[in-house]
Amino acid sequence: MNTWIPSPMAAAARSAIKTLNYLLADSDRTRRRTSRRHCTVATTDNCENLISRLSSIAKRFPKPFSPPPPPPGAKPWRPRPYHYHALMKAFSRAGHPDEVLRLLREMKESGCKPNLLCYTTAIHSLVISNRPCDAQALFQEMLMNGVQPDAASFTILVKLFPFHLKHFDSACIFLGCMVKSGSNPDVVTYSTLIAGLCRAGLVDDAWRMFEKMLEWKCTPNAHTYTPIIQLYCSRGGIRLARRILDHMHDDGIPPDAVAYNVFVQALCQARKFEQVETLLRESDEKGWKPDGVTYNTYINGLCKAGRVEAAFDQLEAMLDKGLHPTSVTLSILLNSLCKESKVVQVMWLLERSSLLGWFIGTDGYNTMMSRLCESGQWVAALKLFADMVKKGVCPDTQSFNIVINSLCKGGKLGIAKCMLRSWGFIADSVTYNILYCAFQTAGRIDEFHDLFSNMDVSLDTVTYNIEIDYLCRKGRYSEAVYFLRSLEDRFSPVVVAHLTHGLVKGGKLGEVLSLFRDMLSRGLVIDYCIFDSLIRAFCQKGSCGSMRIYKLGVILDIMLQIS
DNA sequence: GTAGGGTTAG
Repeated sequence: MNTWIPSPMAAAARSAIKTLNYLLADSDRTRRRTSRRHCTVATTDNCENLISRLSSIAKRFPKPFSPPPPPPGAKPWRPRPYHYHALMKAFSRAGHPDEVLRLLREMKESGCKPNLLCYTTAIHSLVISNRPCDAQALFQEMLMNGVQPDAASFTILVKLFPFHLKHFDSACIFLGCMVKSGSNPDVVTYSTLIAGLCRAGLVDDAWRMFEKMLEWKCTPNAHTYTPIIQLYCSRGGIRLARRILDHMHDDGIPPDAVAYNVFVQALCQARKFEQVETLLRESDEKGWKPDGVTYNTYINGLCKAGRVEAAFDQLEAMLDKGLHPTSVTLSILLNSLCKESKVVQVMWLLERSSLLGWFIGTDGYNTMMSRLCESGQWVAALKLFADMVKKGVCPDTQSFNIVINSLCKGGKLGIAKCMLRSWGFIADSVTYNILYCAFQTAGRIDEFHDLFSNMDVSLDTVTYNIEIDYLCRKGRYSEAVYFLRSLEDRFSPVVVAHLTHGLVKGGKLGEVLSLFRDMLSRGLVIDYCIFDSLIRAFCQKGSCGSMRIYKLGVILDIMLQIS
């Protein structure tokens, strides 16, 4: 069997090996020091004897191999907290929070007390893996174990704001807790808080936090302003965003490429390409350097507006500036060409890719296969997959998912099952969701559960939405509500939005009201995406009768906390 | 031998 490792796994392995090398080198140094102290000089004769003895003893080693005991008097090597921390960081960066938690458990069991860094890294890995409840529990455990948090560990918790604490008041209470425990919030803490408030759409709260920051004599930087610019841009407030950029210059905090990239994205969405040109032309004067992301954003904007030729001009401009196109650039261009069915140009790009110094890799193939699959050309997508393997381009989990999706679309569930079991492929939540939908539609749920019974796949909000859709479609509304309440992150806005949409379609307004009242009584804010979803559901249902509109008004009043 | 923040495609 091939032991193919998908690229994210390979990155994780590389990262862990890098860290392991340090551990091995350290253990090597300890071994050399002890051997210098305890070993006598070996002659050729007794060397042969030793080798012969070792080989006979080795046969008796239990499997897996256990290291021999250290020479008498030598201190056994034990990993220190910073060794564990290095490994935990590697696993966290590779997106494996469970491995991080396993290491933390191992530390405690071996009597090595986790320090602040270890706890901080473990909490961070849970936060970035969207496990807010586990993160908060671990923070509590850290406090219980007498480990005092500092500004960095508090700041990590701030990322939970989009999940739980979407109030300015809560943010202030949080800052109060920090100060009380002896760690003053710094520019990173304030910037993260502002980003959280902006993500929740609370621009006024974000500005109030900004003022609070100034009151505390904390100087903002480009990180502080960027989420506010982003929020204005997402609401079409291009003028306001530009005023902030100008203000930053006046205030001696010149915007960097990231801040300008957010603005370029907004200009592209508004199709104000002349303004993007001016911005790029004046970049030297304004003291910023457009980077790969700037050009990718611009090229993407031009492609979406159907100006593929202009996009290729920008590709040349990018090369002129010494910026190397990345897999993202290629993905944008291929995506656009596939959408426009410009097969000749796709071939042109494929043929010249090596001349441009590009390698059409997994991302490029994935983009093309996705487009083909979306446009119903699933056989062509499968052919492309075969071509990819033939050319020695290593498929990743996404490639397999596209192929499995193509097979499902073509009704080939049996072959899709074989793909799942082949090539050492490791399924992820996307694979699970694709097959769950397909088997659900085919009425073969039991077969699906058998298929995944031995696989460890972490489910995501898409999976929950599929389950909720299924229950609502079958008219099992109470079960759908019960399912939501059984989830760890039970009031995730995206899932609540999905359920309320299903409930409105089914006329179950009482259930919607009860859910909102419960959320509000827990101090949660009803996210704008729930508003969007509800309004869409009422519109789709054609609820224009006066009684229904009245009920909608009641629901909106509760959501806005008017009544 | 050390943790924390803002951007682009699909």
